Amino acid sequence: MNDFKARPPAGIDPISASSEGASVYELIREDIIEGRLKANERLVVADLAERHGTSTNPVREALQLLRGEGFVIISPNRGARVRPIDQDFVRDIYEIGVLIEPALTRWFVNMATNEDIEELERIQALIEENNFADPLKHSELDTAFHTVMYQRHYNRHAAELWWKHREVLRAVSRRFNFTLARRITVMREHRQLIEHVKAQEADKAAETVARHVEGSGRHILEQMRAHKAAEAS
Amino acid sequence: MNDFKARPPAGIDPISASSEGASVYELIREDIIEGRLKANERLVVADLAERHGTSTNPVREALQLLRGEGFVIISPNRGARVRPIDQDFVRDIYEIGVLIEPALTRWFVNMATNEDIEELERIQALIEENNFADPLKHSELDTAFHTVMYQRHYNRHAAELWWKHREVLRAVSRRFNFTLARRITVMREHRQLIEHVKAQEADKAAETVARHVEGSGRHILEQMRAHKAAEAS
DNA sequence: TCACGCGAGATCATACATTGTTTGGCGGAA
DNA sequence: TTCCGCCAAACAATGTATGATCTCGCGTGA
Repeated sequence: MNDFKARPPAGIDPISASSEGASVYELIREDIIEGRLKANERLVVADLAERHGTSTNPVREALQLLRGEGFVIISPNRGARVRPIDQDFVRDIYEIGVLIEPALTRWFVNMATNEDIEELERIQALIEENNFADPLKHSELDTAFHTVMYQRHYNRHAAELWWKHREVLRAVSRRFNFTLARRITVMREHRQLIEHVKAQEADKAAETVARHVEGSGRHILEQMRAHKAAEAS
Repeated sequence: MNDFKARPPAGIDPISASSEGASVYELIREDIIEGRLKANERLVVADLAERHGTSTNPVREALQLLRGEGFVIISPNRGARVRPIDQDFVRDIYEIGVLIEPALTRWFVNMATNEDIEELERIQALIEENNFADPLKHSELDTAFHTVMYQRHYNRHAAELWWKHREVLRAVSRRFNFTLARRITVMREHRQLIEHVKAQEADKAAETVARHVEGSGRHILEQMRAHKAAEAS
């Protein structure tokens, strides 16, 4: 019944330009984020067009859009390549999150209604119930948790930025498992956050979120590092 | 001889994806930012193609790119419209700057070389020499000043974000004049900033930058409000 | 090593098909 | 008469197809 499929905060473009449900854009984007298209892989327009059963025109437009979002690098007359979602990329993204999310949180604390808090508690209950058993589900719920806080923020730019970054991090972390230490920390920080919101302590909430995002980013980076090391051996 | 034409920090998208396409992209973008294309104005592909002497294909790609950057809104089957660069837009942007720039500055303070400081002082001297006589020149110099601080930051994402926002604010503020109060404040804050960098006081520098960006944003917003009020009468 | 030529593929132009949106007029109802 | 809903034509977005031209990377031969 409560389907917490992660969805972007309202007002954020669902980038569904084409009539087709799954546009070429979305397909390519998924392929990149999910890692099906490898880092620096060449994106040949004609190939993509054939693979997705379209002509070249929609593909080219999709690539431009992806460039605008930073998933693809296009060099003049040399075509498009998959932007590597490497450690630097992830670090850049989460560091920006550390700067932005506390501000969003601060606003939320001051604007939160009882319904908001109930919603947070409900989601948190589901998170605890799941207890990382289903990592995918955890990811969805965790995203929903933070979406509740940010979705109504007046700064749509900031919210949209958060969402885009979130999508990338979510996709990357999907490849890894949570360490025990991280699981405990996530739970504790979420509970702390709810307490701070209830107590209307914006500063503390902001500080907790900063720690939360920082920790999450570091965790993913560690995983990537470990994965890379394992791969190299 | 010292031409401080504002240029993006190294490694930031030179958006020169295609020979011809780049120009179409740039031209449309300029038209939007400079206000030659009005808010919500409809962007008809065929018209744009004709106006810029190209076919529709590059135009369509340019529009997708602009959509990715938030300058254009595309609704399915209804085409593209100019995204209004209104007060909300500007506020969103400068608020993000207030969050990000202090962090960039903090890093700069710790990494600054003597050459960097000399560069800052040189630019500041030019700013003082110009003393707002030529607003355009001031804008260029001011941008150069901050670029010195951010251009080598390891977080390319953050630097790029700053640059894109900067471009928008620069274009918007080009329509207005600096108030006397703002002129004095800008000078003082720049000088303060240099002092903090010299003294290696990262926190103070960050705080000054936060104030600087906040003030700059507010100033532009005030101007926009005044302009709008004058226009309405 | 270095110049040259070739081929893959990007970029652009053009023409056309299809589909969804807009608009202006027409006829009937109030 | 005036208002309203409906419809068709104009308009334009979107996608397809094809060909021309240009750039870049690579292999070959001097």
